[in-house]
Amino acid sequence: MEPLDLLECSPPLMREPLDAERAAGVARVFKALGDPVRLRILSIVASRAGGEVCVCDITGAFELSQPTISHHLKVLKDVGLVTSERRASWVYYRLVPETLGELSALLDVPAPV
Amino acid sequence: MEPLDLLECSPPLMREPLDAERAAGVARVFKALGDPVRLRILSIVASRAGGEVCVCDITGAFELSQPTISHHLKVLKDVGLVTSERRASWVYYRLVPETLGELSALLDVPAPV
DNA sequence: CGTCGATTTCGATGGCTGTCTATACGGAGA
DNA sequence: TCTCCGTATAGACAGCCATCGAAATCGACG
Repeated sequence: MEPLDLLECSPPLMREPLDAERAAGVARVFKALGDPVRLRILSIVASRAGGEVCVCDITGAFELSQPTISHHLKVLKDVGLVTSERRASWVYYRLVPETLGELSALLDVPAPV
Repeated sequence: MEPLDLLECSPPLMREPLDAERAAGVARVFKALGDPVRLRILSIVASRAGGEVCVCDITGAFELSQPTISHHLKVLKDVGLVTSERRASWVYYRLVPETLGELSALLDVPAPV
């Protein structure tokens, strides 16, 4: 599943109606963010100083099974919000700030009028 | 359903891990945004000059039944992304820029480092 | 007061999603 | 090579969601 190139060249924000294709792409990312567990996972990754988080650090923060965490990480990865890298036995996840930045710009409302 | 007061006082952004309660509240809004039709509806409302859109204007832009559009509008309204006002026979929807602004701030990543 | 048009609500249905258990994979070390 | 540990995948199940048609509601207007 391609990591959502649809976001690549985002028109400033909600100044003009999204066409169906772009909307579908953006919706994929928002859908990924629409789960409390994934939001918390993302915030853990984003707030980590070094920028990297080991999976084992994430599973420890939840009372969910390890496969469930792995599933959520895959969802976040599929939409381009995080990347992963294996080193030794551990897999480290890292934020993709560009994707978040695109979303933030898309939602940014300049002024009430 | 309360229009998500959880967002009211948003800590800057993803600087510290979201607690479960806040994550649940924010996830509700993102889940609402995680549908292509709702995204397009929202962009139609947001991009409209006067700031107001009649339901009839929205239904015309989709090949969906009118009740379906109404359902999506209710979802957007329940999470505080839009408000509605009835005038005469028509109901007009209007953007709530504060909610979008909160989300935008939440996702905003200051700098890669 | 009755009708009409616009919108919402209701009930049902098919598909998607979050979660689990069990299993497989991949690297490290003995 | 064998085993252990960390992680990913597969399959299954329950609950939620998008959608629809039908019916109810709500204003306006005779």
